Amino acid sequence: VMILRSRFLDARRKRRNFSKQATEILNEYFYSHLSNPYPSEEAKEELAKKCSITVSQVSNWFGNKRIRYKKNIGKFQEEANLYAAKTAVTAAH
Amino acid sequence: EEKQQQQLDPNNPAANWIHARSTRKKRCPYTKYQTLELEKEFLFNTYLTRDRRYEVARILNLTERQVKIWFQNRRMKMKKMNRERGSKDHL
DNA sequence: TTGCGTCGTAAATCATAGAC
DNA sequence: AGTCTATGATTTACGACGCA
Repeated sequence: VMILRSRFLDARRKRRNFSKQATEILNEYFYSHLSNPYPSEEAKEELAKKCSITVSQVSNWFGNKRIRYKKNIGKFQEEANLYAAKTAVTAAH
Repeated sequence: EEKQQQQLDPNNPAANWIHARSTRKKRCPYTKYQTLELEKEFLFNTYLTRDRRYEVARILNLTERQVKIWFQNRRMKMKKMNRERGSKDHL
């Protein structure tokens, strides 16, 4: 029990990068709502569920993404094109 | 440190979600001492009276506004911590 | 109309996981 | 193994809006 408890607490304390798949979902939302990348509370909850993270983590991610994107749009251009193409393809089906 | 304003209207990233409050005071991290004293005061009471706010501000060399906002932010932090404690405490 | 409350956020900064 | 940078989280500071 102590081992499980300590492992749980460690997992909570230590930051882990999100899974590739979670990042994928968040980026898809971000770039398909680039004109207004502010998900509603409901949208955040849905994203959180799909990504297996908390709503707070979704908020953090969007906060970081918005400011970092704005600070250097050029750096994210390739990524933006990638997700734009991807959503275009899925929309075509 | 130079704010390069992107010209990307052609590509239409439609980044009109630019706020950039120009008159905003730059964030200034508080010292260990200031934070510790604020935390002690918060432990005593999560809401400040006007007199306490004045005293705390004077002692820590912060403005009353900074102290007021620190307590507002601290209460939000407490709320968030409680929210996470509540939904995850099933050990 | 003053004034302090919450809520959501910007922006800077912190901490360190991970890439190299 | 050590240096960096990308990334998730936390810390200040407000604007918007509510209520007494």
